[in-house]
Amino acid sequence: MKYSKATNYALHTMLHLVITEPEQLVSVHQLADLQKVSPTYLSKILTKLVKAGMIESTSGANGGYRLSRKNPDPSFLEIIHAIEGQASLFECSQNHNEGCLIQQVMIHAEEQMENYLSNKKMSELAAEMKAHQR
Amino acid sequence: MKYSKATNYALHTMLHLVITEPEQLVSVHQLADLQKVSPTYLSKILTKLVKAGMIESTSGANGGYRLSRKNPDPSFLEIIHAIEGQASLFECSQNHNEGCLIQQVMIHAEEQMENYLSNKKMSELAAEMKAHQR
DNA sequence: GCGTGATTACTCGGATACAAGATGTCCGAGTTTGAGCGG
DNA sequence: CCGCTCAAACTCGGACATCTTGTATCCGAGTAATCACGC
Repeated sequence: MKYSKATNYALHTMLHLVITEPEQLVSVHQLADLQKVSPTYLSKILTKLVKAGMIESTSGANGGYRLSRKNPDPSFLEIIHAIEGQASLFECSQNHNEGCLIQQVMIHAEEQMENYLSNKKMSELAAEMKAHQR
Repeated sequence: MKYSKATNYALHTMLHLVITEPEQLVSVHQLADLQKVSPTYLSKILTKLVKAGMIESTSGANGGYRLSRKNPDPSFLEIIHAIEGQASLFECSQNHNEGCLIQQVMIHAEEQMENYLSNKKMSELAAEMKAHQR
């Protein structure tokens, strides 16, 4: 099991959007060039982020994407969930009288990771990068 | 991303082996019946566990599997790694001058989960089940 | 100049192609046990 | 009763077949800005 490349693209795109001027629109073409992905594929990923309410899109000439006004600083977890889905990483699929102990352990393990990811905001990275540049 | 069914089978098999008499050999057929999997497929999974040194196999008539003498109480993490591999869940694949901040966050997040899983032993579940039976 | 229409530069969505990995099956080979059989 | 052989019950490994999912491309539709042109 691995996180998909799509998640990678989504995270990098979000980081880029957090860094740039808030109101500034960025075209999919620019974002794709930065990451060396095809624009059409990236656009599909961004559509998911739009639907999750993390970014806004403006169509037409000079259109593009920018951060959503509400929720301008999403956590890693939100982004990951928007791409990978909300389903839990482990499902027992074995119907041994409910409440599989193994499943419970796995769920709890996942929560450890999610806890960390939900507290990690994109802006933290942006700040870190700025500090490092000097 | 999701954990594979193979991991599910492996965990359940290990739990079963931990519960049964330590020296007792259990055939793949029995283990497969319990989980409603084909024996041949399960045997492939168990081979991985053997190579990881968590169980031992005895071939021939009355043969089967049992816990390894050394390492008789593996952690969840060991089992999962034996099946899923050691690779980290997230890889940046974007060669932006090393040390991708996003990657670092993801690795750290993963460590949260692995920490928990490496401290969770199969025997704990076995004890819990016994306690619950009364 | 000033509206009006055409062109251009975008996003959006569906359909489709392709690749890789997970899942599962089949079969032949090696290994041990145990039963059967002959002396 | 002893030893030999043979069949049965296993694991092991490789080679497939199949299914699902991730990755990616193509195209047509919608939308907004800008340009060109006629009045």
